[in-house]
Formats: sequence, C-alpha cells, structure tokens
Amino acid sequence: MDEQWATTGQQPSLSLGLTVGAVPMRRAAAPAATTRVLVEEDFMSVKKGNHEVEALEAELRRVGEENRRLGEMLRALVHKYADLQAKVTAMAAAAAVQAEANNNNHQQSSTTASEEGGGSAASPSRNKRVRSDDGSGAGAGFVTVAAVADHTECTSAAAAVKVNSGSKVSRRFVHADPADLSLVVKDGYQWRKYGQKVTKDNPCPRAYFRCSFAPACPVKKKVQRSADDKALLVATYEGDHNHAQPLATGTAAKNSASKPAPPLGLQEQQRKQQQEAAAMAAERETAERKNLAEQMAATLTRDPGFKAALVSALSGRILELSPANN
DNA sequence: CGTGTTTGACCCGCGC
DNA sequence: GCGCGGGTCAAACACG
Ligand SMILES: [Zn+2]
Repeated sequence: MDEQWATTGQQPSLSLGLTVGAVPMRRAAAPAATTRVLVEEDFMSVKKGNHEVEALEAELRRVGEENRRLGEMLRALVHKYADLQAKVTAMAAAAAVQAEANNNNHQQSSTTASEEGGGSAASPSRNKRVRSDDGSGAGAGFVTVAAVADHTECTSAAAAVKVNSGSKVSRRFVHADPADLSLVVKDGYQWRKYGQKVTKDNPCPRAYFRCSFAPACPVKKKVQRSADDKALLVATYEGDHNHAQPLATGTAAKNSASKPAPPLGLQEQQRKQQQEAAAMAAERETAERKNLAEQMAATLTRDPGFKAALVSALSGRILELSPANN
C-alpha cells in the first residue's frame, strides 16, 4: 500500500469554466430549458415583448448552461471517484493476496495488532443430541464436482482476484459499506445462508452460503470481512455451478477472450485487476448515473441560496402568469 | 403456511 | 483422549 495510488495521475481535468458571474452562452442549453424558453417566447409574443423578458430569457439560458456544466462536472467527479475507489479496492485486494501468500509461505502471526476476538461460539454445555442420520462427513472437505470447464464464472462485477490455488476455489474482494452487517455479496446468484462462525484471528464473523438456485448445485461460498479493512468483504467461492447464471450482473461484456495465462506476473495481475476495477467503475458509474439527477437536486436544494432564488423566481413568474392563465 | 435466516449444537481433523 | 478450531446441521424463529 505504497503511494502507488498516486498513479491515478490523470490530473483532475475538471477545469470546467464554472462561472459564478455572467457567462457567454449559446442557445443550445438543456432541452428542458429550450422548451421552456419557447413557451415563454410564445407567451410573451402574445402579451408584450419588453426587455425584461429577454433578460430573463438570457438568465434562464445562462442558468441552463451552468446547470449542464455542473452536471458534467458532477458526472466527471463521480466517474473519477468510482475509478479511484476501484483502484483502491484492487490494491487492497492485491495487498491482501500478498499478505496471505506471505502467511502461507511463512506461517502467520505477522499482524499481531488486532485484539483477540475469540468469542468462541461453542457453548461449554453441549447436550448430547441424538442424530440418527449422523454421518455426512462435515469436515471431510467438500467433494466439489469434478473440475469441469475452467470457466470460473464468478468474474463479473467487482474487482475480483482469483487466487485459484490448486482447484476450484476462487477468492474475490468486494467493497462494501462497513456499516452494512448483511454480509451479502450480490454476485448474481441466489445464496442461502447456512452458518456463521467467528474465526480465530478475525473479530468479524464468517458467513457460509450455499447456492440455492439449483437444488444440486455444489457451490458454496464463505464471506468474511477483512480484519484490517472492514470495508472489504472477502468472499471465497468453492466449486462450479452446474447451471446458468440466473441473474445477469449488468455488464454482459464477458471478455470472451480465453485466459491462457496462468503464470501471471504480479504486475500483470495487478493490471488485470485494474482493468476489472475499471470495468466495475464504469458499471458503477452507469448505475449511479440514475442517481445523478437526484444527487444534483439534493445538492441544489440543500443550498439555501438556490432555494431562495428559485422560490423568488418561481413566485415572480407565477404571479406574472396567473392573471393571463386565468 | 412456505421460505429463508439465526444460532446453538454437533462433527471431525489435527496437534499434543 | 482431549481441547481447539473450522465447517455444517437443523430447530427455532422471522417474515411475506
Ligand atoms: Zn449454483
């Protein structure tokens, strides 16, 4: 986690000429503004054409233009934010992978910082439960269907890091709200939670899910928050789905390119992560585009000055129009 | 009333 | 054998 994030470079080209004062503008403003202007023009031609109308018209256009610029700015901001966040996620994931590799290679205990969370869910008084069926080798390791196609379907949305250590286990790191306790990773499949345990070296509990879309789907996944970064959900998938993905996760842009490059260098890996992260950023931006209007509206309405100006303008306009409309 | 989640109990491998 | 820790089961519960 160096200062690599400085590589986001792309200096903020947000230098849109945001004008607080007067600005030269063209007629091409927001469509709504244009429409409104036309109406106004029509109305005014019937009534009377004084200079005030023109001034108001110009003001309206100016405001429309400024609104458009603000929209662009906000959009660019959102995009950059998503991009940055994606990169952060990817790098955190890479760091986690690296740390785990180190742990695997060198035994753990590198991070002694976090306090011992060992809540020990197992209560001391355990009743003898008569389970006729018994069996069902729990810890015997899930058999997991034979390694069919290597098409590791879980490469959809978020910045995914496939550790693919040996066989069909894949690991992915998603970014989630730390306050969100749901511990649910939306990846396009249907999961049924069947267990939750607190683990030894992580105060956050680990949740166990089973794919419930197909009755015989052997896929399981474990979701646990990262110990250091609680905004990072680590999901471990096991097995391959024996059915199609029931829910497209938005971007159907499956990079159909085969990936015949198992020995990816770390840099390559990170690059790939960044690519996926960028994809996620784009998707996120698309998703958040819908909220753009709401965000802008909220931002604007939060500004008392704007509200006051809007109220005054509207009241004036309404007062002016009401006698004609009636 | 069916379905999914919660949660304590249980199983099992592993190290001592 | 015993304790520990991770994984799973299933009764109880919540929710529509
Ligand atoms: Zn499945």
